Amino acid sequence: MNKKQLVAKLSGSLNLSKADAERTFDTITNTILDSLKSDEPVKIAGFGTYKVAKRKARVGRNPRTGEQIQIAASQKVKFLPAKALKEVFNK
Amino acid sequence: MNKKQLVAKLSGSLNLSKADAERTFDTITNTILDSLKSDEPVKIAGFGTYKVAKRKARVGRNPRTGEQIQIAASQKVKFLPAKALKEVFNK
DNA sequence: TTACTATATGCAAATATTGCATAGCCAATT
DNA sequence: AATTGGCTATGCAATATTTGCATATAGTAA
Repeated sequence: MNKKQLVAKLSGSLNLSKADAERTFDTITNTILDSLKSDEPVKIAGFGTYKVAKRKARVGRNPRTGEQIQIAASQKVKFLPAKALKEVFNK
Repeated sequence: MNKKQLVAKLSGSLNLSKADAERTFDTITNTILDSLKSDEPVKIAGFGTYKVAKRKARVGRNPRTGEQIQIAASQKVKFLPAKALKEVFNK
């Protein structure tokens, strides 16, 4: 399922125009990103938590050549599924 | 930021009642979960992809007693941040 | 008030990471 | 409606990181 299909589904379930459904969806993702940008985790009970994880610089390796490579420190968004969500999939 | 604050923000930005904002939000998460339940990844361009990852059974350990424990195979929801999203945090 | 979630612990095994090319799919623009 | 540009999956090797076990408590949310 891609964004387009999700928006279509939203539109149908909620009696919204597709434009409104898309705007709503974009607002949600942007709000989540804004919060994460200020290093503030977003906790959605019963669904999961989005947070920014800091990764330290380290030495990696180019698997093609075997050559060692210095990898810079970076940040990435992590999603931790809520407990309830895990149970759904491991019924 | 928690769900309540996110819903409040949505309500304000989109001229929706809080009840409508919450209903919309819940519909989105439920739609994502439904798709994942049928093992169908959800791809949101510019944000990320949700997918179900299968984890094999393995040997674990009770950290309190040190005793070895067999851990059953399980499934968990993974979120893979989109490329655009990583760049925001590693500007 | 009741329910959920984070934390902290030791440790083995699963999985992510990294560069890069190809192929395929999605999204947006015409 | 179709084409193009852009993002993403895949596979590879070796190492780094994460996972997840039990359980109680503390903190937060509904």
